[in-house]
Amino acid sequence: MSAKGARQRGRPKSTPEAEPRREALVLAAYRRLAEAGFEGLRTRDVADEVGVNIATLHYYFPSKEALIRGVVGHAMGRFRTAFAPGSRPGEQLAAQFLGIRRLAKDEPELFVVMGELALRSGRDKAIAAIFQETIRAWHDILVILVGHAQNDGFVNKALDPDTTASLIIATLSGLFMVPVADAATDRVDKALGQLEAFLGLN
Amino acid sequence: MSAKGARQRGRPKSTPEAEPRREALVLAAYRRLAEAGFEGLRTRDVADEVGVNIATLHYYFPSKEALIRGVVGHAMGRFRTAFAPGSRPGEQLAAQFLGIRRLAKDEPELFVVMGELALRSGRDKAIAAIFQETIRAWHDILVILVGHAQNDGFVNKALDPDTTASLIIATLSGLFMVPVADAATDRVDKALGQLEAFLGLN
Amino acid sequence: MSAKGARQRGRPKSTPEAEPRREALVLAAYRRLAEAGFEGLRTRDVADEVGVNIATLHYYFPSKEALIRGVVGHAMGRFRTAFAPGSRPGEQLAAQFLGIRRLAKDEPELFVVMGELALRSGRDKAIAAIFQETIRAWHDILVILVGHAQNDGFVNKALDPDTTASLIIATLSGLFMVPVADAATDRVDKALGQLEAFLGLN
Amino acid sequence: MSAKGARQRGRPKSTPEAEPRREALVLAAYRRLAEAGFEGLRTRDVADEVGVNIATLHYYFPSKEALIRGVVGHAMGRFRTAFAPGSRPGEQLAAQFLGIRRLAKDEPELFVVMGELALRSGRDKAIAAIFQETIRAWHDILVILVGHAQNDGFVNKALDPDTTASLIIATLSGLFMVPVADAATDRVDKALGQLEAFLGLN
DNA sequence: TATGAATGAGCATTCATTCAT
DNA sequence: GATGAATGAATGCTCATTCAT
Repeated sequence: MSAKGARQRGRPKSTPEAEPRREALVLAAYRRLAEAGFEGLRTRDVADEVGVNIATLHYYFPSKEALIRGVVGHAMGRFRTAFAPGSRPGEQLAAQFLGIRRLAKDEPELFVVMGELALRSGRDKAIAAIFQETIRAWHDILVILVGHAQNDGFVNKALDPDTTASLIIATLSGLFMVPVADAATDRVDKALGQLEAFLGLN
Repeated sequence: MSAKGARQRGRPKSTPEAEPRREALVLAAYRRLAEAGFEGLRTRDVADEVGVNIATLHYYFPSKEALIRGVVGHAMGRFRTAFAPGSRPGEQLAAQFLGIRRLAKDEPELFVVMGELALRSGRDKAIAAIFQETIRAWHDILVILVGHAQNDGFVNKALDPDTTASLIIATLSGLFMVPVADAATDRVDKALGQLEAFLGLN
Repeated sequence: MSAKGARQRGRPKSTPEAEPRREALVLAAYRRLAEAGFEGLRTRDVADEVGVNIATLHYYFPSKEALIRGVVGHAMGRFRTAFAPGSRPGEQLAAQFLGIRRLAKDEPELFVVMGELALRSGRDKAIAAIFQETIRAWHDILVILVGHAQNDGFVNKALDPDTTASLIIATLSGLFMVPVADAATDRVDKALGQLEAFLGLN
Repeated sequence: MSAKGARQRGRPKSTPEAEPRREALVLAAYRRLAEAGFEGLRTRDVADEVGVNIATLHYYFPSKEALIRGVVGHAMGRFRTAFAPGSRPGEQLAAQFLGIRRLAKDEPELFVVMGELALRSGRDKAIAAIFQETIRAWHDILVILVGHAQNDGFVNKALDPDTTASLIIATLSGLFMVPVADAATDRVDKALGQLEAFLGLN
């Protein structure tokens, strides 16, 4: 047997288990991306952070782009945990807001990375596709939650679920992915509260 | 020994008039930043786009950072035109939405650049200060406009102007600076319409 | 503790039988050398072509140089088959020409490899020694064949066998090892025919 | 005016005059190629030999390949001087042999480089085209010289000029481009003498 | 003002080699 | 015997910056 098919190193378990070094490299790259942006992302820094030789990084990832793809996957995975916390059916719309807020507090780097990826989407079709798919999934869940909330009498039934979902995504994106937009933490809280009030939640 | 010959490398007129080469370089850098991001921004490309030697660029801007500062100034100036269109007192709140929307349609690169600058703010205190000052100015104007709208009976007087302004900024930032957030144009329209409806406008 | 287990990394049977993996590696390296030249010869490509790990290659050959020595031996062996086809005594000089011509048609890579080795001889004394020994052997055989041909009345007895052998070697080397020298096949045939004519053969 | 057309550095006078640094780099690369072969040719070594920074080399030659093209041009130019020494009409065929011989003695590196290029021709169509064009030119001149020699009664009129030219090229290529073929200098002399004798010269 | 020439530091990637298993 | 993992030392190339003219 053996990997005869041309020089293809490292590639086993695609699942998050095992492949510790691979995972470590992705995590280090994720951290570096959050700290320095794509501008400033150096493969050597990533390797150094993990404590391995730069050649070792290339043993696991044939190119910087491949490493970045790994980071994209990791970031999207983390982000999805916030809006799909177990997929519990009776999930409240308000819980979504809380989930994103909590994530923004616990893992602020995630939103920096999401911002970097959003900007890169304009120049990288592959990232754009993945990013939009994630947003679509979020949108779909929000539509369902808005519907439930309307049925339960929490949200005004006159609101269009689809449009409402878009508004929620836009506002949360603005608050967390463009943190500079309106820095003060209490303003973020108040703005979110106001949005919830508009929706009928509180 | 004219007054002009006396100043050594000091920047003259800060106003858009005169210093055409300087302006051209900033504009080219602005375009390149929108197209390639900070990752991908090359001083040589900027010089090439203007049709001058790279050394000429350094004659006007001692460093890349200095050029970037020029771009920041230009971008902020463009952005301010949208929310302060002449500072007309009777300005309607709805006109603000329209202004931003029109700007996003006419100069989409501006929002890409603003996104880049927002992300860089996390690593560059100077940019962060300028960016936040611009947002503050926008916020102040929105607060006034919300107040006027409340006095004119267009907006619910129970709303807190400060909080409302923050919500508006967050939503618009999310819609235009993270364009990938929810791509479809009609969704942007609907989301904006919904926000206006919440505010009592329409 | 068999005799085989005793020898530590020492090469066994130098004969083509046995040691199949070793042979396979040399053959693969030989092919790669013909295709990509020394400039382009990668141990990993060789290992891949055989379907073994790069470490396995180093188990059989401690270094790239060792592998190359194996290739040199193989190439020289192949080349000698052309000018010593059984060492039959009554061998005709013309048969030599035919042998080289046939080899060039059946195994063109061999001449590419010989060319690579000839050039490397200028920088590698070990290869130079082996290469020259092979040429010397060829020269010796040609001298004998020219002598036989003269005795048999085919070749002008005034010709110096030693000089004639050198001329033959030079011409054949030029035709086959520097294939670009005068590409067209029929030109090769005609040039060879002319040389044979000069020698008195036909 | 100015070089607006995208980042294209150095390119003036295509003629050998002026552009001293450019010339120096080509010469250094030519020497390194003769000494180390394509295997072993390092742009850093070339830059070092000229005493300039590696970036300076890339200022004149955008890529290693571009530098190599420069070397190819230089080598072909040198080589052509041997077989077209002024294109004097009454040029003797024997003078050609002498010219090549002298060149091989004065500039042995040239033949090493020609050998390297000949081998690379098999993998590089661009080099193959240039190489063959040079050989064709040489062939054409030889055909003419053989014709003249025949008219002057020096060479047997029964010989086909075209075939004779091919034979001459093959023999000289074998003698000088595959120097290992039959090393000893006096053997080269004797072999050449024999070829001349066959042609009727001496 | 403007530029051609030059460079230091760096960057992603490659490659032969090693070693524990 | 064989391999996956790892690495030191390059290697071609880039980029912001400098400087004499």
